Amino acid sequence: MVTLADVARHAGVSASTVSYVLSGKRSISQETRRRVEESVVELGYHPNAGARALAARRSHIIALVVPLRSDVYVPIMMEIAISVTMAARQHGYDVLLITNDEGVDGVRRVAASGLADGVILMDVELDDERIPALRAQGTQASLIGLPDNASGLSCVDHDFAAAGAMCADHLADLGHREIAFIGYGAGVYQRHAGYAERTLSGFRARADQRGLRFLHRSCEGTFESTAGTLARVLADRPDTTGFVVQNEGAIGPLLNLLRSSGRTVPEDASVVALCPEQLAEQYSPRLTAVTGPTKELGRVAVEQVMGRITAASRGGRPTDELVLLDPVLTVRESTGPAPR
Amino acid sequence: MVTLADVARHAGVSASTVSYVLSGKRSISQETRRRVEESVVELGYHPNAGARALAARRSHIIALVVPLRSDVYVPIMMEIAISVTMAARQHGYDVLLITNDEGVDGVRRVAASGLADGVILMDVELDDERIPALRAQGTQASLIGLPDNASGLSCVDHDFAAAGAMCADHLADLGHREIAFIGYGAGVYQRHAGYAERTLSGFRARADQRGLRFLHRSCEGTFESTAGTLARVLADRPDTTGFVVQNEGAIGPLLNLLRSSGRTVPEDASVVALCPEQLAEQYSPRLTAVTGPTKELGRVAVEQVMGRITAASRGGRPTDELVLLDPVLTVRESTGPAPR
DNA sequence: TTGAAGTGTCGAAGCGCTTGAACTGCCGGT
DNA sequence: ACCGGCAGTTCAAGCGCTTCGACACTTCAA
Repeated sequence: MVTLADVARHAGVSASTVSYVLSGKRSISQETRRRVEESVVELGYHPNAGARALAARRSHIIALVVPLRSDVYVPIMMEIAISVTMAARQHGYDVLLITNDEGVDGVRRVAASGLADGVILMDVELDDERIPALRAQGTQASLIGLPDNASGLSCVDHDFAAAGAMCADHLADLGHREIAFIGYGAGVYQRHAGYAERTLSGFRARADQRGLRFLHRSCEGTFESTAGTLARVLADRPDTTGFVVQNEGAIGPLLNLLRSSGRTVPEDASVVALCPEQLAEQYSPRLTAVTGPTKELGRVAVEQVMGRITAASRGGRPTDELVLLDPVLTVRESTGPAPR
Repeated sequence: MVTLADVARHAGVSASTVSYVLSGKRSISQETRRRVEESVVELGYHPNAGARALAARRSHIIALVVPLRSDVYVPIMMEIAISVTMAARQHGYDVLLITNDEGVDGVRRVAASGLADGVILMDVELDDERIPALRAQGTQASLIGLPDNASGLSCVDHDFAAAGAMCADHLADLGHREIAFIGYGAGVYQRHAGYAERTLSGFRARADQRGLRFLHRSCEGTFESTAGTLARVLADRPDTTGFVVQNEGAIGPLLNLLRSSGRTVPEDASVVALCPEQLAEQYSPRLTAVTGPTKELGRVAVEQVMGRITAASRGGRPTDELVLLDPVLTVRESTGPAPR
């Protein structure tokens, strides 16, 4: 193993000089810098992570806490995890994967041991027990999702309210007047999942504003449940021509059921999905959908923790940010003008 | 921050005694152990990861290298990542996520800096450039996948040959005589992807043995490509009644095309998929499928690195293991007796 | 009774790095 | 001629932990 001292000897300087060359924290002459850098390459030196962490009191690691199972579409979680990892590397950081089966202890352990300098929490609940733990330890963190009380923390999430509003606007623009909002299962609303509630209220507000009549129905996302939901919607409001779906599982069944009930999409009924692009593309017809920028979510979360870590290490008080990312409406084949 | 010394003082013993209580590496009296453990809890002591890594020359971290994009169905990757993380925790290890955009350097960096004690590589290619790098550094590693030359490494993978054979057997048992094997795109076979070749040769051998006639056709996994492939298969061999599909993208199209060509599944044609359970369940009819145990893949990989790490730290030469996991055939609704 | 072996604890020397303080020239200003 | 200041470098003291060797004491066989 090559150490700092080896490099110093090889370059004919002291260990601290090598350290300063590497960290850039003090001015070093051209000549010395060159010699040191050459030696580093020649010897294949890699600073020892443990020693560095111990001396500098910075591990250059952030922990990413991923949910074990969730309502979240799995490829999206993976995309976030990857964008977090790549963004972290830009800052010279690595990412430690923590699964949520450890619960609060995982976060505590990783922060208290100095294993991680900061934490990113995915799939945050409104009233998340990990949040007080983070606050108690003074751990720098960024949440992907929006809890009840975010003081002392930074958060980033999709702007679900805007997404809901976009759906309403799009259908209204196309002349639809009767809309059905097919949402998540009742349980999701009962536990006040933020994304579900915010989408719905954003949709509701805009729908009212645009004079739309609408029905919100929760749906478990199975074929049977979707069939039941759709039947009731059409019984209550036979003139419904617009559908907003926020439930990955219900999309496929809904399309099949509309078709088999003799309604052609988009001629007879328009469907807007709140789902990832990937999913929207894979149905036939391809779905008009409102989507949030997934990668951005990870990137922003990393910027937030990084900002907090450097602020804290400078003795400052990190500022709590709250970033809501604008969703994007992509018009595809599943929406069209309302039938007359 | 609470340190070892704080605990020692609080318990009225020396620092080394506390260390030995925690590591269990020397015998400690009941009484002392109790006092120390109490102090640990009372003070909320968490050993500092950096210091521990430095002194013990063990970071208690393994790196997991995930592919950025791949032929692998994403939720499966996530499932592996999670099972790796959980299995690692059982050994007191944490998992560092490395994306493959760093390429070989990522592996080198993480191992050379002592950040990770071992590495798990996912999505290994037959001739993977990261393998020589691992060997050169003497890094303990386990590969998920089977490279050309695995000497000095441990590997774990699904037994794709057995999976292929299972498909052949199942269809033969049901009386099918003409089979089409719908595989991955031509590119996958051209670069000799191990899983594709091994499945095919396992299938081929068993099909020959069972006296099946079969056609192997590569397919890009789009609707158009699947349509073309199927048309050609049916033109060449109109009597084909059994289909084996190893291509996530082709499954949906294939089912639709069979249906629209007037063939009912499973009455007129049987379909066996080589795909994750999750996928097999989501089609209608639900697919008879051959699946490998995903979680096991991660778990075994972890056991392998752990084994190697401890062997190496005892001065031994870690043994190279090669584990192939048995696939499982789950009969669902897409296969039935061959029509007469 | 004595020595050998075993048990439980401690002291101290690092592990490889960072960083504040101190040092050395050298320059320009007075 | 002298001093202050500055850029560039080095010294040395840790960071918090592990672990080797030593020590004190007990036990047990010869």
